[in-house]
Amino acid sequence: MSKRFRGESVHKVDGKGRVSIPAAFRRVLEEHDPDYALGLNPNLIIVYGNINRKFLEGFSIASMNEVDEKIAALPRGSKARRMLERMFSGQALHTNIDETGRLVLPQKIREKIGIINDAVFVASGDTFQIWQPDAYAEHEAKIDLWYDDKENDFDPLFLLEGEGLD
Amino acid sequence: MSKRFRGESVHKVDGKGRVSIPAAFRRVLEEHDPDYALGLNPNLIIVYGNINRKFLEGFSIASMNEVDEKIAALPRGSKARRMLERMFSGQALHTNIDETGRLVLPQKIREKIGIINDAVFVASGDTFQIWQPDAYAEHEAKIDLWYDDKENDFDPLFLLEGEGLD
DNA sequence: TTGATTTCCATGAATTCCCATGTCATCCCT
DNA sequence: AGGGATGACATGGGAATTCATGGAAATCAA
Repeated sequence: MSKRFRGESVHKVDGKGRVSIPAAFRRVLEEHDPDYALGLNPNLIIVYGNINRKFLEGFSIASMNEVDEKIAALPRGSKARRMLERMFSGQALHTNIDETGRLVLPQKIREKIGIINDAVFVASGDTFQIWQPDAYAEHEAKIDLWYDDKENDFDPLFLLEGEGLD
Repeated sequence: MSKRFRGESVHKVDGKGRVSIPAAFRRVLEEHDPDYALGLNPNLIIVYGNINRKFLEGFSIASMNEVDEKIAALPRGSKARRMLERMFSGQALHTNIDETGRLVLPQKIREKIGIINDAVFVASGDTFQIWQPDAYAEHEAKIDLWYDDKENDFDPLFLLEGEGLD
């Protein structure tokens, strides 16, 4: 498993929906785009999902290929497969970074998650998420709540043992 | 595996049955049409299928060739083969995109799925679907219902593990 | 010839492309 | 060590192009 996304940051979104994506994320996208070559712009897939989803999820080409393959391996017509195809085909957008390091979020997608002037980029393993700032704050608060239940010195790595969740 | 269809959008259908197909879909059709050359119009195949099917399915030339080959591999005269041949040969239409990026849906086909003024285009892996808007909304609602049972932050990728279905 | 299909032009809106600026952090020279 | 010079990064503005869509003219087929 090679380089993964790390960190979080906030960026301006202009009237045309253009938004810089964190430079560190660009490096990962470049590395994971088989078609990428120096001087070119890396491709990526934005999954916006159904109404319940309050953030966008960015996939490198390599990660999305993995997902596509796994979906293709599911029985044709099965419920799981239909659900996944809908989300990753229908509710997704193939796009790319431009030469100034920006991504364009079409109006419909911006509206869907309520983005106006700013967007928060958050790394999440081999994908990253894009949030409307307030929604992200809210989401973070919920996570903090969850930690509140734990002991003060709770070590999240404990979760790796397959324990501590419910 | 090269570029796949992604995304969904609504387009006007005029009295003559002309309808723009999403620009992103055009790129995929071009790439998957062996006869395509710059300045030409990509071909595609619309499968309208049997009476139960409430949407049209659009195939690139390459995808349809794959399907044809698989069908040809079935025993001649077998029931499966006859059914499939009927659907993909008889109940299908070979057509092409015009220079303004539009496709013409003959009246009979429009009537079959009830399309009047608008059509919804939905990507689905290496094919795409064309729906009458209300029928699509209904179909969507069913899927969303299923998600309602899940936790708020349910990640569909979980389905890839072969869990979470019933 | 009459309804239907295909071609050809037209236009507003959305999207892409190209160039410009301000801000940092880094590197280098003396 | 101080003072640019350099270069990547984030962001803005406007011009140029593509898209989606509408309508008229030209062709066809029965």
